[in-house]
Amino acid sequence: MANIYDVARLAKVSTATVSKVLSNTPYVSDKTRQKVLDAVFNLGYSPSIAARSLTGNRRFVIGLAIPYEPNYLFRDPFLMEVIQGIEEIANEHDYNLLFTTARKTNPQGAYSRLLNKGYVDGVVILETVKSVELDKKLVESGIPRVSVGYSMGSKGNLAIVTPSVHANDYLGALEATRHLLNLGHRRIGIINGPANFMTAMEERYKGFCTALAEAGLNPDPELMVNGDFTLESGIVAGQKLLQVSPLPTAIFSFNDRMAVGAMRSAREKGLKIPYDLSIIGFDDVELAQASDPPLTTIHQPAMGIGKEAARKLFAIFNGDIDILTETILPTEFILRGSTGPVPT
Amino acid sequence: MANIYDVARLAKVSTATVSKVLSNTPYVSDKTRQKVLDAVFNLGYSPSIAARSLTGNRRFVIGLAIPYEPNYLFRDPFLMEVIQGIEEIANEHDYNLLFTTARKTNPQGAYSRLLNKGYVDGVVILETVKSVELDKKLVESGIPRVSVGYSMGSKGNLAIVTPSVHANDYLGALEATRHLLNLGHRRIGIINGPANFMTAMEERYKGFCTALAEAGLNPDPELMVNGDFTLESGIVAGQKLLQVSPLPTAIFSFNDRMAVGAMRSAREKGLKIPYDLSIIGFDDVELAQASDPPLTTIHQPAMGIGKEAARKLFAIFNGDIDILTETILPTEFILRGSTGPVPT
DNA sequence: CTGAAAGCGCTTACAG
DNA sequence: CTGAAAGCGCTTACAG
Repeated sequence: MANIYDVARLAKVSTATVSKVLSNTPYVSDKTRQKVLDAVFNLGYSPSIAARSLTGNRRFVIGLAIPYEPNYLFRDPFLMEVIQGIEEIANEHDYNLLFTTARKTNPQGAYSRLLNKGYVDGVVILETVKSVELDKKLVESGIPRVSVGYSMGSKGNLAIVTPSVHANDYLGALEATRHLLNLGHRRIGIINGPANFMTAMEERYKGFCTALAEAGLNPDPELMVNGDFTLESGIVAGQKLLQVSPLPTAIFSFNDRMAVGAMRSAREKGLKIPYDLSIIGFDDVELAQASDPPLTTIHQPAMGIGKEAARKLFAIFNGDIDILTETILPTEFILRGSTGPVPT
Repeated sequence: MANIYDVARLAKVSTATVSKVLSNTPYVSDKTRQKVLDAVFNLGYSPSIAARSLTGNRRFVIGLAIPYEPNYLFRDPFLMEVIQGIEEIANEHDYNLLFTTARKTNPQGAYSRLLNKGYVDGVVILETVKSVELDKKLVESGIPRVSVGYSMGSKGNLAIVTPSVHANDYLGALEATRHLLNLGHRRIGIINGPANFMTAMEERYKGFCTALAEAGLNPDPELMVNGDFTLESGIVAGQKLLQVSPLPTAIFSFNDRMAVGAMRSAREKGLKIPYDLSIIGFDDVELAQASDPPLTTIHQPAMGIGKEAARKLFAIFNGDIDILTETILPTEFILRGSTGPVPT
């Protein structure tokens, strides 16, 4: 394989010049630049990432801080789509992804590689409440970071500000709830995420409450249960909600998989969807289209969130500090077959 | 951050010795080794991967050759589970994964990074027929490789032998078909993968035919349709099969997602599963449990396949040439609710 | 605008 | 069993 010396020799310039051309430094004459480019082309030269890392102090690796067991991660279609977005942008920059998942065996050391500049140039945190600690450590270590989700800063704790990207959970939930209210539903069950787990869930709950308030209603604590985002937990949650009396006529699940689980419990109870019970989800993952009936839901631009997070990280690498902000992407209401008028 | 010189200084030895201790070279006295280890611990030293790569000619990256669009990949639960297995083993060895997916914009150059020793130490090919070409190029370039699926060698073309790992597709399909036959089914529809796409599908088809032959039956060309593994394609495939007359009483889909799609078409036609129609899948992905009714299927050890493939690659790195073989993992028949006796 | 030279942090023959 | 030294392939001040 050709190295930078071969290129320099062929182009009759120094390696320094070759390096400059390749890193797009200005102050290289067009003629020289062209000679170098020709040599690069003719030799099929591509620089060694290892050498570049060693010298330039870049690793060409982005760490992914994933506060879930790998076992869970790979089954969460929403997260996978976010990661797909990150991967696409990383790829464009010749960066690889380092998956760092929480491990049962070594929870405290799970992210140690992310805190070590020897491994990564920056990290994308797939945020949960649990990441507060990681957030702090990253701030201390000075490693560039972006959070998918709500950073501490968005919670009003301005001591820790991590640039973040997320969907407008509040408005999405508001819209979902209004939809149910417009259909005449008054008793609406909620399947929330794990208690005190994610800011996103709190936002969705706020949106829900606001919509209720618009209709002059108050949330009923009996009508809220928690799940862990898996379909199975949605089944259990559905069973609980369908024991409350009087029965809810609609269920708003804070993600699609739990919504599909709730459908299952409803069907087992002999309820027809949407005639006896309306169900609406959140995310719009593939499962939402595949379910029977197809799920009415709130679309989150998962891929776009991932891409935006990655772009932000690269912007930080380039020293664009002013982008240390919260990027909020819009959600979209998707009407399908799982919601209908309140039964009369 | 501490480097190898700091460690050497503290331990009062040369950097060469530190290096030897860390790479577990024998011929270092226990006393020296202990001094070095102490220094490493006290400094919190961890070697620079970049420098190691540069010197040792290792990149600490495994390439994943994925002959699918990223858009497809991240939605295929079976593939994701295989990758999860690969990731776990890679992680144990301090290796990262480089995802290389087929790109519409640049199909020919999609895997170029995999063929460049500057990027990866080895590659795992997620095999399809299309990988023949890649297989050849990898052999030429001499980059260590393992195939998830059937290598060319297993097709009898011994000129190209890539070590491979896959499930026993033949026996799995045999068992699935026998199950249907035992329930009395005689007209069994098949949803195959894309025509001439993967050896795995050919193997499943062979297993199917063998079981039929055992029952004195011949495959009926009218009862076989092709899909592309997506749920949507399963819907279309199901519709086609349910137009054949006389109707099939059972459908064997070569993956779970298409099976669930076929369920949808059956339901739309007013057929009850399993009373009017039995459906069996292949893979046993999460969706199989989530479907309604839960899907009877053939379990493939997806995670185990991934792990085995990765282990094999590391074995090759270590010079264990004798493992250049085909590893076949067993499948398992999973009885759930989507299959039943032939309607009378 | 261009180049000589040091240095990034390791590993690997080689000599002892 | 241990160490001196070259070298991996780049980039970056620095000098011109």
